[in-house]
Amino acid sequence: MRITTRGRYGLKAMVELALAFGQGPISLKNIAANQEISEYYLEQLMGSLRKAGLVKSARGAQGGYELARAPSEISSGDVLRAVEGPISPVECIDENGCREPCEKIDLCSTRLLWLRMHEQLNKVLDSTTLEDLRAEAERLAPQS
Amino acid sequence: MRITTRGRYGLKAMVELALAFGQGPISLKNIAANQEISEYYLEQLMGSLRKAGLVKSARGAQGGYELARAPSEISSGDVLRAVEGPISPVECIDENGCREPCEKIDLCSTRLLWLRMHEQLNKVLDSTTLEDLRAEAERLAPQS
DNA sequence: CTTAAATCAGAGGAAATTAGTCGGAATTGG
DNA sequence: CCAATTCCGACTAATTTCCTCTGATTTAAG
Repeated sequence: MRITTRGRYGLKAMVELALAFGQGPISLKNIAANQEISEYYLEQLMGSLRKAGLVKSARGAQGGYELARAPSEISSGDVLRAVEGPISPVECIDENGCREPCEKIDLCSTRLLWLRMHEQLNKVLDSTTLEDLRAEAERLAPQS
Repeated sequence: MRITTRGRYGLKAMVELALAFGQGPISLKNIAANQEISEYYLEQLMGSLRKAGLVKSARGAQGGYELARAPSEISSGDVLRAVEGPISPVECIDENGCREPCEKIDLCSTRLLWLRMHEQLNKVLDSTTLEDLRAEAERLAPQS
């Protein structure tokens, strides 16, 4: 029941971009160095984030990435889902309800628990925005 | 961010035992057949549940497993933690707070999110008991 | 125009985790 | 005794995760 490095690295990178929002693009190299993440690996993650429409990229010299919209308009759920796929405790419950229903779905009493977990989890993910995390970062390391 | 088969199978087995609570031990073979789980694999899981003090076992002929206490006194968190280990979105946050703090813990702004997830997740796990799931099972398949 | 700095795309591979199997020892009711 | 059952630990196969690499494309700056 763990978020993988994709989610952890992806979110850290996005907080980094949130801190620099409005100041033009930041290169992969910079983000990777700041967060001590493999540059090649982060490249993959940024690809997912771009395809999900969460970041804009600028190619070529002086290029890089920047948030596609304000930090307050991007939830941590948006980010995690983009890099990790649906955040759900079991396969048969995802954002769309039930993608591949188990055969005995009507007889699956444990489903009750999975639904509760899914609901609470996504409530947190959708209500915590990059702005919240950016503010937290500034609180922890003032005017850096 | 998924519960593995250990958690899914383990919980299903425990609901099975909850349905038969007070009627003497049930054999691994029976549980495995009912839930369509590998007998050998389930054997491992029952071992974890026994070591966690959630089930009592009886060896020899006519032996088997039964809940160590009433279904209302066993939470789904007890079960999942016994078979899956700590239920936490990231390694640095578990039941004991912070086992292996990341170096930059004071600068880890994403920790805010992980804490919120951890809190809500465990709130659900601790408040949903085997009695809740047993009742759900009866509701779905009356007097079977 | 050339060049260096970047992103983009996708293949591939090592390591870790998960899922499942198995053989044999120990225990116990009939 | 015997058959049914749990107990224990090792082992293997499959899957997933994590990361690396190569080459192509784009673009700002000199």
